[in-house]
Amino acid sequence: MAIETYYPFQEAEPRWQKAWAERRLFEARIDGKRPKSYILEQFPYPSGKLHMGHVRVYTIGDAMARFRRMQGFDVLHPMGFDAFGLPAENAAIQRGVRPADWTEQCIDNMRGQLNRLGMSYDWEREVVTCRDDYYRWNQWIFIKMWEMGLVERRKAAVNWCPKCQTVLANEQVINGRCWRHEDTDVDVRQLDQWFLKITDYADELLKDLDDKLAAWPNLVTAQQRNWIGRSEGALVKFKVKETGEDLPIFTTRPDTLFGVSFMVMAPEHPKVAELVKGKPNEAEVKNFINKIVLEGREKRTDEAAEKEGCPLGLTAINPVNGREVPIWIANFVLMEYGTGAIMAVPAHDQRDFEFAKKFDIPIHVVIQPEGQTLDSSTMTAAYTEPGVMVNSAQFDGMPSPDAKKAIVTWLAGKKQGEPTVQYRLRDWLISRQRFWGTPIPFIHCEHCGLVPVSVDELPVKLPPDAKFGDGSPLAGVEDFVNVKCSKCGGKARRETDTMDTFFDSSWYYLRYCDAKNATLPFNKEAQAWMPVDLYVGGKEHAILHLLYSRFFTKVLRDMGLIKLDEPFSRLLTQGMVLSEGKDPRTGEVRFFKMSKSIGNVVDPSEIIEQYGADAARMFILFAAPPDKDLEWTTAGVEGIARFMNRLWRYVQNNLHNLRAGMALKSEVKPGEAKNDTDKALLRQIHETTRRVTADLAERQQFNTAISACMELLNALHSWPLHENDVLGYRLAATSMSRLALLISPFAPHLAEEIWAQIGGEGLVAEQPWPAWDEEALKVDEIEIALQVLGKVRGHMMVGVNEDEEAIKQRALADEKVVPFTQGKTIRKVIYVKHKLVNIVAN
RNA sequence: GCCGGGAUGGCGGAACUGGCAGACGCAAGGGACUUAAAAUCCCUCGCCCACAAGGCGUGCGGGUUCGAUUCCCGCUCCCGGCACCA
Repeated sequence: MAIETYYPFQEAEPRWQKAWAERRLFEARIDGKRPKSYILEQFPYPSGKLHMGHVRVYTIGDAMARFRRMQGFDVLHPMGFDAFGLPAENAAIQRGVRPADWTEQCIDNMRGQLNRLGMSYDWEREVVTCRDDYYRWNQWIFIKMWEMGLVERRKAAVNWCPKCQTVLANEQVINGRCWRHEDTDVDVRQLDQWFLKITDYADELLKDLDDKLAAWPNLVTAQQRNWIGRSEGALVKFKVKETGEDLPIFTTRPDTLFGVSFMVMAPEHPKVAELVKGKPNEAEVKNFINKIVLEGREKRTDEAAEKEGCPLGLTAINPVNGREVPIWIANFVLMEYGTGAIMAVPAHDQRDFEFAKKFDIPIHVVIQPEGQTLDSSTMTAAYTEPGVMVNSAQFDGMPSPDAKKAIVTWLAGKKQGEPTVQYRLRDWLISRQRFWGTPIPFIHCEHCGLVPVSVDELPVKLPPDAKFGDGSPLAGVEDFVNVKCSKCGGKARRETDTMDTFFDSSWYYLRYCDAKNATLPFNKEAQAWMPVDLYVGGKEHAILHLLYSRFFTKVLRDMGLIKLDEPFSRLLTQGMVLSEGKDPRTGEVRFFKMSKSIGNVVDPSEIIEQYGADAARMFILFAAPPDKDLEWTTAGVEGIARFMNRLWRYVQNNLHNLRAGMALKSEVKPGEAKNDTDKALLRQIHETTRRVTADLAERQQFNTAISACMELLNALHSWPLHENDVLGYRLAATSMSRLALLISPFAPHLAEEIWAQIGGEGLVAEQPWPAWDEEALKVDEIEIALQVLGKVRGHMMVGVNEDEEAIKQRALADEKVVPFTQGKTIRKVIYVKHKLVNIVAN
């Protein structure tokens, strides 16, 4: 008689959450006797409530943390909040609340939601970046970086977002627009700003991508490699004929030096104004510069943009052959890269070619392709491939790749050039003209200039209130701004910029290891826990957060705080959560990233209420592999809820037998199962254990792990549980207790509920992970496929130890096989052990 | 243009080292139970062929192999990143 009930998740889930919290099962301890595992997910910005994307990352991380804990690892699985940032400040402006109050309220709400999902965090180590017990260490690290020479305040052309009312880092500018405001072009402004010299670490950041981050997705390492943008080339000294001064250029093509026919400087190049000062064309040049600068960076760096140029009326001397060439300024040359000046070889560079054609500048061919002769008067595009050197004095006849090195060596001997490496990566602009961030711990003294705040005066606390409106909010807080110089005691002003919030998130993973340390940002415990063994987060941080964190780790290492080169040994970038929606423009119905404008947002709270936290977790893990986008469907969630109920119902309907079996406290051993159905079930129990373990440990492939559990339940359903049969009780109990343990990383509440019902001891969360027995996986006979010419024609049972020759003979005589071999010559018979026989006959 | 990733039934996906393509789930269809519905249970479910036997089938075209979703060569299309970086 079947009992129709539903798993009462509304009541059960909070009950188990309470049980875990009371037993403090998730508090991390490390003693060095057991292996450690640091499982971390990117901490959220406290926006107010969780979205499905959060549920996905945190479920993935939680499943892994629970699995490792049961496996006997010392697990660190912490959570915190990336709490500084503009949205809180904007909320403060719009609602007239303090950013701190608003943020803390959001945090409370989100912490509650995370707990409601059953996440196994060690909240004792919570890190909240907007509290002064955290951000004081930002300031401490910043001052140490200053002492190491890694902090610079300098005037530079910087990106300004008019909506954010602050400057941005290069990494925060996407296609010339603000990363937060896709519709807002950033301006370029000349401002005094604070930079971290990440470029000092460019080489190591690049090298370690290959050497130490093999377990990162290619997508991420490739993007970082691209962003760092290493180019090998040479610095070559050209000379200005009229003034005699040196004008160095950077080139990756020293093999084309004999083909230079002009030189180009960036319009902003500081030497330009000097060079044309008092010259008749001064006004003309200045007009041109103004025009280009006004165009803005986005337009200028568009490859399709028309080449614009203006001659300076000056001459450069090419050091390789003494040839005198005109100097131009042009829109396509950037001040920030190389030396801000280039040599131009129209025959072998497409940009130079277009420029030369437009302004009628000579073209000199110096590299000929194999078996072809280029003619400068008939060329329609630059030839940029390798070839044979011509018109290049003693280098003629040399293959151009060889000439690259030879020419640089020759120039170096004459002190006219040297090999060099350039990076695309720029220093990290970290100052922001906003309130809700870590105050930069410096003062500006009228006498002493820039003075760091002494480390024992930290933290420099944010004032509780500020005047929001035009300009930097902190600048209007007089108590904050007016200070005495700590060096000379004279009048001074506090720095009113705050730090980019990416500073906060660049080292939070270290703080978790030693979250309450009041004398240092972190100490020895960090050495024991680090590196993070699995870091789960979104691809959108491929460059930003993940590059900055790598940089910080190397800096903190060089500061002597930790022995560590890379913070995250393994990275899992989870896909987005999509749901069905209607394209507002085309009306097309398909899956989109959840967004308000499309109206396809699914609220996790509603799902938890309707189906429970476990169903949400299970569906999210089951619907797609973790690194792929996931299509959220109600039917899918119902499917998973159906599975959980089936499991639940099996327990209810067989409660008596399961309890009786559990009470005997002994799992069925391989030799004990006698009949075929029992043997098959026992075998599947162990096979499932093996599959789930491998899927979690090696591949983080939760979808297949869950489907293995489904298969085991299906098998259990069709297995006949005979009443009054002790082996039967025990086998049922073995199956069900295993199932409870195996699904517990995914559906921890249901697992506990089942475990308790069948009479399991203690909590599932503190049980050891089950092992599989190779003996139980063994079978007496296996079905193999019979192929003729690679096509399956039938099947046959073979004994595991059956003689190969006997199998082949039986296969050749098989009634399904014979029609396909009749009248043909048997060329070969291939046997793949325990898989197939393939007969080659024609 | 350069770099990275994809393409498997109506759908999400599986196939781990070159060895039976389509596990598991969703949707769909049929049936049982029910006064009825829901729930549950059973069956079918890649395509062609009325059935069967058979043939075809993992984006396309070649190749290697006894055997290819998997390896190699050449394409197409889609997604993501970078891009006048000298």
